[in-house]
Amino acid sequence: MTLRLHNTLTRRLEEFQPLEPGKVLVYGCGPTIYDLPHIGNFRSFMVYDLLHRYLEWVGYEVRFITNLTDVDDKTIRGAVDHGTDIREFTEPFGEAFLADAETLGIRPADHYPKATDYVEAMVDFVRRLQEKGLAYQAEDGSVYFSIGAFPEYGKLSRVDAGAIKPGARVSMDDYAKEDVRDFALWKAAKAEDEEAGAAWDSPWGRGRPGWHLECSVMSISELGETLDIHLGGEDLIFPHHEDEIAQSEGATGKPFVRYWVHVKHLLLEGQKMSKSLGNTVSVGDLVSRGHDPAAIRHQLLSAQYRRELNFTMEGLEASGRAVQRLVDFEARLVRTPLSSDAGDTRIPEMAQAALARFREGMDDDLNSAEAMAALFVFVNEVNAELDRRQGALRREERDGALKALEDMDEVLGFLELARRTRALDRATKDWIQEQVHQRMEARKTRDFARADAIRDELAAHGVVLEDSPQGTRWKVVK
RNA sequence: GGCGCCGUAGCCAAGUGGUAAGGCAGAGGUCUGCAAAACCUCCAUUCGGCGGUUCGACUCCGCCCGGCGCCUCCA
Repeated sequence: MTLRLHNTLTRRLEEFQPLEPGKVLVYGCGPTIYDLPHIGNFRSFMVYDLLHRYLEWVGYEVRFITNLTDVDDKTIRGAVDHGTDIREFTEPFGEAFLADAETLGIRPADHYPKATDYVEAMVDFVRRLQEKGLAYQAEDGSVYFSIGAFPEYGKLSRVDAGAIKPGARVSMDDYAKEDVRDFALWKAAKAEDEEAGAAWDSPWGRGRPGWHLECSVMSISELGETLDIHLGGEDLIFPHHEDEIAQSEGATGKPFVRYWVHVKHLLLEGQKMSKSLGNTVSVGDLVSRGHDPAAIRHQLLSAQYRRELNFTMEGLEASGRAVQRLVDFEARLVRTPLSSDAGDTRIPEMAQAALARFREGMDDDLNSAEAMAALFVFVNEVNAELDRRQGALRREERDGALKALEDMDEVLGFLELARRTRALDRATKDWIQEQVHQRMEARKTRDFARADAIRDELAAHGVVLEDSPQGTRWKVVK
């Protein structure tokens, strides 16, 4: 079985084969760091993470690059409004993005290039295009890409380039271009750009790079002229990625990207989330309201990435309980008594079947919903088996079950995150132990009122007790 | 107008030609001092509607209804 990915270029599911066997080059369009990233942005980045993890899981050596866009209209506007330059203005938003990614258990990319660090390479790139007759400087001082000179323009988005006409949707300041469809590679500096420190010297005078240019230049600089996979939100298909292809293939004469993967935008409480609607929610907002990052992760992966996903608070609660079920299951396995002469169980077959179904789901265009179903079926089956036996397990069987669980979680990342968010310091643990001990004493004397009061007190601190014949266990819930 | 997506139980969401995964919620039961966790049983004769193809369709085709995305430097 091999991974099949939906390639936007062909609009088909294709078997994934990297250019160089065993090695995968991935570039994911990152955030424009002019504001706090919201949960919608993180659906995309979560899918990047899912792909990143899965590629490594199946044994590829992966080089993963995600850029940070620090020069564009919005960062310049923000810098000017704050009386700073763009580097200073964007810094905290870049940090916030990385911090939120860390909170959600997203594996770091190998590198997070910033556009402003690649201006020189971008200038070279534009020069290269100009030499090939694919770019020209217009009267307004800006340099544009000549779409007419690139016949394949439109192959990704399937927009009929010839049909785009100036009008309501094409702004009137495009007059300087030879063709309305042409897009800016290099923008002549305006006063505002200089003020924000977003202007550089170039053969065409002071100016700044166009938005599309950075991704072509950074990905080619970091990964080479042909990438295996390029990721992005669905909104980037046109014009951003279409323009990247035109520039890159125009300059190199080689295929730019072999598999284009686009993530569908999520809905928030059934509505499109956007800054203009004012209904954005950040990871920080959710965490400060007490939501478990593992639950956020769960909900973001609860639907396959090309399907509609409606992110809701109700759904988040449900996800939190689903994650807790996994946490409880793992704890149950860990505390299962072991015995070398325990009989056989069906757990090894269950584990094998679960892993097979999990992999099938993931291979099918990263169907995380299906992969999660495989995991939960496994939990159901093993729990039932454990209940039936009511005894010890041989170590290999128990460890095999834990291994299967960990394997699946290496891709999904729920337990990994849940463990992190449930960790307690020594003093707190000691306090809990003491409370549990006090309650046990109370129960011995059948002072249930006192026992229940202690249990309620602990519950208020997120600690839940479970009485069993072997004594009282406690756990942290989020 | 151009390109494209979706409509499966109370909510979320798989399946995509052979008779409906999984999560959450709900009902009853086992266990428990009571709980919690776990398990057992139940919870869509049915997959937006109407036609068609087929031995057979949620799955393929057509039409209709409903919801949505991109076409604006929003992931």
